[in-house]
Amino acid sequence: MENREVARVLRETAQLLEIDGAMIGRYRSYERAAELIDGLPESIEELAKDRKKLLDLPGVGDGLADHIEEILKTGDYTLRQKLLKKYPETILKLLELQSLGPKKVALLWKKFKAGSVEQMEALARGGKLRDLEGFGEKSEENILKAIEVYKKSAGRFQINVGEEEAERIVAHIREFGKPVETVTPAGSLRRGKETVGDLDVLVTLAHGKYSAGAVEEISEHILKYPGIDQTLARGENKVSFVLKNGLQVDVRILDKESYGAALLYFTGSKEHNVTLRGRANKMGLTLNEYALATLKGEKPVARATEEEIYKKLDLDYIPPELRENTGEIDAAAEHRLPHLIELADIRGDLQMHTTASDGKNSIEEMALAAKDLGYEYISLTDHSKAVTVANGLDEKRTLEQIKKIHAANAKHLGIQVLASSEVDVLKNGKLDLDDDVLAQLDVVLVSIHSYMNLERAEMTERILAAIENPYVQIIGHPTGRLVLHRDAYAYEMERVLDAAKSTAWSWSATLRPSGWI
DNA sequence: GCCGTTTTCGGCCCGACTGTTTTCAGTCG
Repeated sequence: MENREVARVLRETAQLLEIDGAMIGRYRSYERAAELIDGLPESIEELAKDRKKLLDLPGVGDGLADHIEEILKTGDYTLRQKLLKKYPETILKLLELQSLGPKKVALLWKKFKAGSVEQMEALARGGKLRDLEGFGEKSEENILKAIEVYKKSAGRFQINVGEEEAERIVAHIREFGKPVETVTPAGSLRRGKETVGDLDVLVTLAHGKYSAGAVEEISEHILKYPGIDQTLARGENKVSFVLKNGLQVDVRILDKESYGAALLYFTGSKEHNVTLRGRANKMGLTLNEYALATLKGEKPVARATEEEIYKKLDLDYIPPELRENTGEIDAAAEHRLPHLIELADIRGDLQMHTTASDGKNSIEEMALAAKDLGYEYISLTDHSKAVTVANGLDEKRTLEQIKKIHAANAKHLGIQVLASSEVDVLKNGKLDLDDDVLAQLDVVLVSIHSYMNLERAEMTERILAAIENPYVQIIGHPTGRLVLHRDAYAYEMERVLDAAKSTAWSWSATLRPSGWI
């Protein structure tokens, strides 16, 4: 069972418990366990084979260990099933609607037995909600708006979409000029996640220039941004709106003196921040978006930069990409944070296509572009013949391509071009090109492009068979997923990695092909 | 359900905003 599956069962249990009116701590335990397992680098299934290791996980005690074991064994969990006898599964979708939380969902269930988005829409349209305690006409309107957003957006966007939107919005806000000092995209975008659910943008005003009037004027300007579909909120220091493509944007406007605290807060992740606050509390401090301050007297200790806040918390600076509460805080305390790979660390690219198959550029164009990026080498991996839609190369064309690559290297382009191929792994694990051709390639990369829905066991055997071939050095796109569009194909990656280790080969021996300059 | 320089019970992050309320509960990030 995949980690995310186990996490999903636990998270849904937490949500159902909350709707059911459980004590705050109880459902939060489930919630925390779900987050933890979602972010675990190793397989929970493997880890759970040793109960001691399970109990070593923070926030997992005897109770949750039992529950996790049950989920792994049966694929479900008694408490979740019991709650689902009481509430329909569709009630969980209601929690995705903006302005509806567990308390209101519980009330609506109690009064109307409304447990789905469709039922909710009918009630709101019929004006049935406005007389409920805590509701009014406005709440009804908001629920209808939220249902519209829910229907329109599946929720998340690829990071590049978020990045492009953020660039435009930042440019728009900067146009305002003084007293705006900084405009910084934060949130999951800054953390470099694959997808973003919304955009968080932090705007700071020059210290001494912060006033209700200034914020008012800037909010006014921000809301003139042409891509806005609807405004969601406008408060003393915050504006929220939804873009026409469904992406939600939250802009917070604060005083420059709190820049570090604010950036830390709006970058998240939420779980990272929660743990930082816990740490602050233990040190007699409190952390919010304005400052790290003393618990008593609220005297600011640090606030201008993230660096000084981490320092006051006795932590090394944690780069945004690591702020997921998956052990980075302990690591920062013990000075053992990893060095993250930077663009400048990248020396080459081992998978790219040319016009020989479905690429857009020639061998030389690719080589020179890579050289401009500062690369030392590239490996040209045009498709093999099974991928007919991509004009894949057969044995004969592959041999011709190798010759062309060697000829390009002979021109001393200033970069090493490796002759390679993205060899298709056929359904039975056999490769799409003959071994005597593979033998002539500098690097052999193999990929799966067909029959992606095989059963787990069959897919595992297929990939294992492929890498048993002595010429194979790299598995291309090893998960096969397309972010937000297609899930990874199912196979036992650990077994494949073990096999890869045992058939390992030496880079130093291989990266000296005939065309080395 | 978990956990301990607030310790074996009592609390579980914290502040802004909204809409409904005349002082606050619920939601959100």
